[in-house]
Amino acid sequence: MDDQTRMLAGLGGLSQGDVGDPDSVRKQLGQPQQDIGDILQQIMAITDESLDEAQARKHALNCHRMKPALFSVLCEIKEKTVLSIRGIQDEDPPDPQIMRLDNMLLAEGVSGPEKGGGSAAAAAAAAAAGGSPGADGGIEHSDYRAKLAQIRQIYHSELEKYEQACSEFTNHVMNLLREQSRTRPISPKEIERMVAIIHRKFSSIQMQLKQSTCEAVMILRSRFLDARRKRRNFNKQATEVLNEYFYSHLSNPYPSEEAKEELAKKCAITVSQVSNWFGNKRIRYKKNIGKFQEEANLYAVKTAVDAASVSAQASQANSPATPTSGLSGSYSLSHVGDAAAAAYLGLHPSNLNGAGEAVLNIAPSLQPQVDTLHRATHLTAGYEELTTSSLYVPRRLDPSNSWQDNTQPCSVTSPPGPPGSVHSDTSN
DNA sequence: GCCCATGATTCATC
DNA sequence: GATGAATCATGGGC
Repeated sequence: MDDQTRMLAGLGGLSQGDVGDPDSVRKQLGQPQQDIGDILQQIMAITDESLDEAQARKHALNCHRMKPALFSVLCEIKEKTVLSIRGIQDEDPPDPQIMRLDNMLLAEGVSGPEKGGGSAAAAAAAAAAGGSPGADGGIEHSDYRAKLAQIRQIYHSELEKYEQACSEFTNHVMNLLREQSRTRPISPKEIERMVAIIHRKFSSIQMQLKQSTCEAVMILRSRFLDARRKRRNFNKQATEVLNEYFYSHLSNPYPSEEAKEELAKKCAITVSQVSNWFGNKRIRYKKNIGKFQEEANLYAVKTAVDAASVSAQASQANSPATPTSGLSGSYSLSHVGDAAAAAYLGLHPSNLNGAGEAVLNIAPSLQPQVDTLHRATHLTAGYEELTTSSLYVPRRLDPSNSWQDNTQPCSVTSPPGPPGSVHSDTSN
């Protein structure tokens, strides 16, 4: 027996418009068979109506004596349909995209147990950004962590909202289906399936949330990682300080750790930046000494003038020159570098002839300064010290182009360290 | 937009 | 780990 025939037999025929009216149904029960399509349409029309509107009709239908028969037939049909649909839609494999997003959020410390606001990722970013654990690195680190924590918070708050909405909607639909199951055949399995569909829908929304969170983290990371490539020129004063040190220790431009720290402090940069600067400077100076000649002379003159000034003051006070620690005019006589004296004399390691005699090579632009220096230093006892003592012991780049020297790195202001101490200045 | 200066990074070497 | 050398990437002058 086919389904339509069975339903027809079960219902005994219900005319259009009578399904909701028991009297009409009763009247028409004995009538010839009706068009089954019309009957089904009626039933479907009821389910399409709002709950309130259809309440009376549903009640009538539920009370109909033939209802159980109709219901069982519908259930049978439904079961067949559901089985075929289930075969198609169920058992979705886990979405690889979601898995990727989940893994990433977990790795970044956004999802999963809190790792100090994603400290691992933050540390990685900070390490990449800093190089040294200087103040800048610290700031970037905390900044990164704060922003990551913010992302994490937003993510969890949104996730919670979605879950809540999902739960509410699921409950609502389940209640609705249970209610409707009194009128039309809805099996618990079907309800389960509907719940699964809802969950799938919400999980796709969740995926969007995860995606945008990942994007936010990526943007944050790239911003902090790119920061290491950001270059800001040091300010003029910082460059001057570094250059002064470099040219006043030209024979051995390897500042000690202490010197680096002091330079860093004075230039308001990190020790790493000081190291970078000296690394670059040494290389570039060596590569093109000629180009840096004028700059070397300028800084040497400056240093020498400062030194002479200090010396003059010391002489006038009839007391020994006292090293000071300022930056301009700060170097003690012991640090009036070789380059200073050399520059005053127009000396550069490359300007010494074979006999070690000075070959004057003062840039014309520097002549007035040198003249001034000359006059000034002649008035002082320091000049004699500066020009006649062994203050300037020319060092030169050896044939292998390295700073061949028996000297050791200098400190910025401190007197020469004990012999053999690494990074102490004995060049002067 | 090109070019140069320069701070930062990477990699090899010691 | 410090350094040299090469290289990258950006800022700034033109």
